[in-house]
Amino acid sequence: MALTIGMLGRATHTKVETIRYYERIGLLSAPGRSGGNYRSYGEAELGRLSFIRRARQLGFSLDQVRALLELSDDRGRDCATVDALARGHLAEVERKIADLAALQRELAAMVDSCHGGTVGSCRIIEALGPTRSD
Amino acid sequence: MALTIGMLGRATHTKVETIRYYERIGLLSAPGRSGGNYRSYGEAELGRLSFIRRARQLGFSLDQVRALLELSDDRGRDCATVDALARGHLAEVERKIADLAALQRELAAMVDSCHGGTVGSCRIIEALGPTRSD
DNA sequence: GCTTGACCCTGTAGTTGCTACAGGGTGCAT
DNA sequence: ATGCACCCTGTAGCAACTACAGGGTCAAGC
Repeated sequence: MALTIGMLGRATHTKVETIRYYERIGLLSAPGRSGGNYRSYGEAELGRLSFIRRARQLGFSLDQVRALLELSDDRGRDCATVDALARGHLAEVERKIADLAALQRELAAMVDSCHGGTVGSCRIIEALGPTRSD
Repeated sequence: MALTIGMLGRATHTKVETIRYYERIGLLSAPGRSGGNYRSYGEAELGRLSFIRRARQLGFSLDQVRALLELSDDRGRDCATVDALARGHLAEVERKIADLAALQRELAAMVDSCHGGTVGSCRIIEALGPTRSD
């Protein structure tokens, strides 16, 4: 069961360049080469890359993914660290949601206040300029 | 009323480097120089930079800000374009909120399922690995 | 008048997480 | 043998800044 980089990419919905990038930054280790210097992947790499992609989809940064991978390799260890990492990320996501919600309210109010007309009297432009003197 | 770049930065909560960056990419035009080749700003630049920072705070991209600035300079024009831009951005923000909310639900479920123990039996790690065979 | 320190200048490289070439080599089918 | 899909390396680009390095300027205090 040897995969080329293209096959691995298709299996994990990952661009070939992205896989090479992960290798370059040390998130994936360099795989074996076969025949004409092509990368050759197996089951293990498929699992690892799937893990990475799933974590990325959940919004973990590459550094967080790196930490999760390291932790997950040490199966005997207490999973409190993993839990803390996930909880931290969750808190971050919740903060972002709150920020965006505030933004959304402001934008909605801005858009609502526009009743057409010219830019000169546009409430949106007005809302952006704090002191449009003149 | 001439401002140095540092004063302008303090007045608009903008780092000096950021102001120079905005000038480099043409968002701010090059100001006059005074004395020993220092940039010298006036009321107009203060207003323009405030506008930019406010729009950025509201999550508009620099390209969107550039468009808004161009539109706001033409005060006789119909403000429908401004409205469309703001509405488009609002829709984008709302999409982001929905995405993050979905993420939040998944992360919360993941974190909830962790009841301590070792990494080997950690539900979080399990949730990330789709097919951790073996 | 000379030093100290805060400020200013230019130019370049780093950040995150990829993506997109350019300029080649390989493998398989026709 | 020739086309085509795929692979290789290396480098540069995206957003939107940020952070230096290596200098020049200016006002105050001694």
